[in-house]
Amino acid sequence: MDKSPLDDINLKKTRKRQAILGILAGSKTRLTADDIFAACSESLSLNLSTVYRTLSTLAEKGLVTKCVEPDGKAYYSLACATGADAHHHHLVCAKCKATIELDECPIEELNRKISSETGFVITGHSMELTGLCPKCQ
Amino acid sequence: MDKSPLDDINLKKTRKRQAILGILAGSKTRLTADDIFAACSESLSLNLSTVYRTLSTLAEKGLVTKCVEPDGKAYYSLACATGADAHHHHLVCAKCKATIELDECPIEELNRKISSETGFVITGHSMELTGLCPKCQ
DNA sequence: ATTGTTGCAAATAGTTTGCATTCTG
DNA sequence: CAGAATGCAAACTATTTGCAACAAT
Repeated sequence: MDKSPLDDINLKKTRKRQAILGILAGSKTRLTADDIFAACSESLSLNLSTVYRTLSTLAEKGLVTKCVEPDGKAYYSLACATGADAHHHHLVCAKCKATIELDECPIEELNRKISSETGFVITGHSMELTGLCPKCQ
Repeated sequence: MDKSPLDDINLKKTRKRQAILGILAGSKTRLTADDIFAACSESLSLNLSTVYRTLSTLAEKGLVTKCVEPDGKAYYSLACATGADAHHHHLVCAKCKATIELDECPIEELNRKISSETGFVITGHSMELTGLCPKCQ
């Protein structure tokens, strides 16, 4: 049987669960529950509820990171995905919703400090700046 | 007639609009639409839709900052509220939801840089860290 | 066999919208 | 008076939940 992150966390290694992890692993960007539902529904039929339930289980185990954006949707990614693509902080215009992606991530360097102060294992973060773009000022 | 921030932004100075601004100004913490609805409904009757509509108008004008937290609710505060209390960044346990308030705000010092790079006037930001607390690891 | 996982349908929660009415400037 | 703001009810969207059927260990 293949090695899977599921082995470590006391969860049954179901095909659907592994499929969801696979989709997350294969994606360069963060995905919504609905994205995963869409990506998966062709091969194995996956219920949207299952996607939500699985994602929230995996998030509880620390395998997956959940970020809620101002659009009201939750975005998920593998918690171990520390690569550049895992980071998409945004600057959004409050008026026209124009969005700019930011390179900076000031949080990384804070992690060690906060982690030692609080005892938390930090698996993810979300950050967003709001403002008015040049046109809307 | 009293001076009000509403004068500057081409909005009618209605009693309800001013009441909402007053409630925000008087609050040490960020408020949800429902908080404002509750705080207001005794004196002047305010419809929840009006609260939402007003808040989103004010946010568009840059007077109010909106942050959506992982609980799925949007929190509003005056954009000019730069005091310490305007900042409540959180560290949340993905499993038991234990929450710690953080002092650090690494974003402040980025603002000038980002602002000059993008031309945005930055009125607010939201940030949240996720992890596993000592008990849940 | 036992317990965790899934599907389905219905419920929830927060937020948004259409339209008629009312108020501000 | 004209246009903007408000109330009300209904619609919407993302997410959650109860329960019965099912699969993994």
